[in-house]
Amino acid sequence: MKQDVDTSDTLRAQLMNRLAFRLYQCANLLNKTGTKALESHGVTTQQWAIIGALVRERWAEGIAVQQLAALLMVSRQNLAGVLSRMEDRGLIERVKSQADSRSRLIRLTPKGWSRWNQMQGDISGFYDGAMKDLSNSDLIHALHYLDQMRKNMDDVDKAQGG
Amino acid sequence: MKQDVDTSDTLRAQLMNRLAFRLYQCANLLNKTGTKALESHGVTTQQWAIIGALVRERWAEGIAVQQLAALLMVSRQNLAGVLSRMEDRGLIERVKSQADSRSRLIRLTPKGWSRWNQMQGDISGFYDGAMKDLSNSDLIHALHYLDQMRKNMDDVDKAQGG
DNA sequence: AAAATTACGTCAATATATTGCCATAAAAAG
DNA sequence: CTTTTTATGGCAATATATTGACGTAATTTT
Repeated sequence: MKQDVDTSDTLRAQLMNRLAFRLYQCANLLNKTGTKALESHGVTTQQWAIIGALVRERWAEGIAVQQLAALLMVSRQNLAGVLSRMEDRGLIERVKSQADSRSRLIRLTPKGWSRWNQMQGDISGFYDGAMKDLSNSDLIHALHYLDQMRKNMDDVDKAQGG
Repeated sequence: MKQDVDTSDTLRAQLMNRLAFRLYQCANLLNKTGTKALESHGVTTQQWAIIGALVRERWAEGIAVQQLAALLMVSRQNLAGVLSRMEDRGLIERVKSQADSRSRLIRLTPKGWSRWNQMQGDISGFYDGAMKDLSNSDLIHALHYLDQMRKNMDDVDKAQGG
């Protein structure tokens, strides 16, 4: 019946609409509450994400700005500003790459490592609040859905010429 | 055993870390690809969210700025700037509330409605790309997890004095 | 009626995000 | 060796996000 088809189309459209809006709300809340949770460290959500990326063993030697921008899903020009502030504060440093001297690899300084360690308590506290009542299984499932959407939107980004 | 406890703690910590980072990545991608998808309409992701909220029958009479800020999970001062731009473009209007003349309710103009209708094609196209390979059941589950996190972070926000 | 609260608008400072453009230097390709 | 591409940095314009503070007007409380 026409009614059924109509209802089915409307259902999916409404679900997509609600999911996108929920993602939008969570994004705003993550930035607001995350930054506030780390207020005493003077570290914003973005800087938190950057430090968290640099901590990985994979990037112990440093990571190129372009690679970091691709990892965080932001633009290079935007990252430049944040990195400058973090460099001024002594959290990160730029090291000339051995392999490609055009690249100046971004690396965490000892001070950056120290700050990361000092942040762990507040980060854990924030996570416990933000992911309350979510079991490990829930976390894995949620992670899977966000992974899928990230991949999809990354494809959209590429198709848009990003 | 100590080893097992350690591993279990590390597992949950890593899951929370990855989920938060995935949310951060998706948020950046949503803003980037969403704004670009609606580029021809001159509407950003934020303006899209605002129009999408005003379209609901519930807010046909208009919605107070403070309520709208709470709904979008952003600050009132931030919203003021976006609303000014949208008012200048004639997409929204401010109407004095009958019930409380301190409130100037935000309402979609006919031009705003028209723009919303014109955007539907690009919105559908964006959704189809961003939520590809996600069944209606997947959407419902993803929605549920984001709902839980939104509620949790909203509680965190209130506890932080937001 | 007077005092306190609330809703809004506005200003300022700061951090983040986008795009586009230009300069410089190094690597890669011809 | 010359040309082209690539990696970075910097500048500008615009939109978004936070907080804090101030003023005005209207409602609510006392």
